[in-house]
Amino acid sequence: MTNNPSVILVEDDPRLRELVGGYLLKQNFDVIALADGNELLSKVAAAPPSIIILDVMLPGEDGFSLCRKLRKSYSGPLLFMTAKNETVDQIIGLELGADDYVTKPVEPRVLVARIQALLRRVGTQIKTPEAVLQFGTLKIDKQARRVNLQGDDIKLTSHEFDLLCMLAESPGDVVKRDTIYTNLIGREYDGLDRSADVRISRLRKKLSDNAQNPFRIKTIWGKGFFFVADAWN
Amino acid sequence: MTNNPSVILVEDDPRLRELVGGYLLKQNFDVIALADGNELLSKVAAAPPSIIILDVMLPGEDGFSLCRKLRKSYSGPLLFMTAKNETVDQIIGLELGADDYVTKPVEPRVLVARIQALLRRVGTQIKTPEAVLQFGTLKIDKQARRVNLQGDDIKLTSHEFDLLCMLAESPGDVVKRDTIYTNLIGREYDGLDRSADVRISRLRKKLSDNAQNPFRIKTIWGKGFFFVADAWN
DNA sequence: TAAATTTTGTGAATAATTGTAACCAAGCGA
DNA sequence: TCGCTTGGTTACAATTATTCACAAAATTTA
Repeated sequence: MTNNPSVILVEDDPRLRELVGGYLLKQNFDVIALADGNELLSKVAAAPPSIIILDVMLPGEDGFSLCRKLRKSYSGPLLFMTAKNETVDQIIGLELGADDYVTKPVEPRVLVARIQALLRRVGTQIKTPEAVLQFGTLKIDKQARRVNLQGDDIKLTSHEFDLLCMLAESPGDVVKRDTIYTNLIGREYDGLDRSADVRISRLRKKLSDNAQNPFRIKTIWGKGFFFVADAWN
Repeated sequence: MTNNPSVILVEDDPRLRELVGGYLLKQNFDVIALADGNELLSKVAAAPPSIIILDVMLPGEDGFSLCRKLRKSYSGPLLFMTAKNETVDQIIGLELGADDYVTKPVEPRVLVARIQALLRRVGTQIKTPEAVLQFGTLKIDKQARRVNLQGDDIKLTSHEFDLLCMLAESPGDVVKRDTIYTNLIGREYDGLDRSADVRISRLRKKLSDNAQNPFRIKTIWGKGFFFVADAWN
């Protein structure tokens, strides 16, 4: 159960399949890559993906024919891949039911842009790989500003969330008080002010961490704080 | 200087000219609409458009003839509009120099799809304003000013709708109170006035969001508000 | 047009977040 | 160990946000 958007990719050229599939994986998609259309319908029936990418020229049944069949049970986004010299008019033809097409050879970034555009139309959001930080059961969704620990959502205040992000951004690195003051609190650290400490204290409490024997946010005496990536919860 | 793609539309039927021209305007094109071909060449010479849409049957000089003349000075995309019963083969005929055609009556969405396909071919980027924003089961139709959540229409007041749009327009960005006041309420924010908060509160209620643990509209303390794109409902 | 209804603004009560200062604990060096 | 410095926590104050009841304004209906 990943909650990532899913893609079914049908492409007979193994190299291209690998390339595109791999790139999509890196972009946080769940990928099912098929060499031909044989299993397509059953896969879609089993679990409708967020989007389908279909090569036009396929061994056996071609993309157009597959598309027509698909449309009886699948109404989500569908993207064609075509060689440059094939006519595109009939692809765009609405009776076929495709939403967009890209011409091969595909620039992966372009492909992802198109996919995003289509998913946006149906309201599926893609999280960039960096948008969610995960450390054991601690998940930090920077995009939605949500934090989840051991399956439970934790209610953090704005400042707490920003502080947590700053620490979790570079686990293992010491974040100096200076940095916290200039970047979060918005003034210089005068060596006396305790508000960074108070923030840390409050954050620790919400993460069920404790200052005496912290597993998540450690204090480096005289230096600052650092975030432990592989705490056991 | 808008940087939008530009269209020159030549169509003698005033109703159709209005309809198509208006639709293209809404899609963020700069539109020059002409009733006949008289001024076409000079307009093109003055500022070559991103695409030309040409009716075939025109008073005076017809579309074919215009196209031939055009091609001496204009090499961009050219799209014909023809009545259904006219032969199209000669239109596509390469010596004429058209790139595509649509048959009247035109479905505006089809027309835009064709235009996009042509512009894509020559590498012109268009950013069509999304008339419908969708985030999961939340649909915001800016054109019809309607909002639908989980299949049910939600009745928003006009202020609520505008506020929602402003937030949803840039999901993930913090919208400051200043911005809300200057753009929606129409006066400066004095730091005390609470009417933006009241609007937010009312909007949240209608979106079944709650301020204590909001999933859709988050508060950034001391800064403003923040629309979450991928809330799970 | 007036009445009814809906929408929006206003000020106050309430609640949540954050800062501050004080106090105590812990680390460090002599 | 003591004294000094630094870190942690707490209570309370200040700031900011939310909501409510009601008034005012706008809109719709009759």
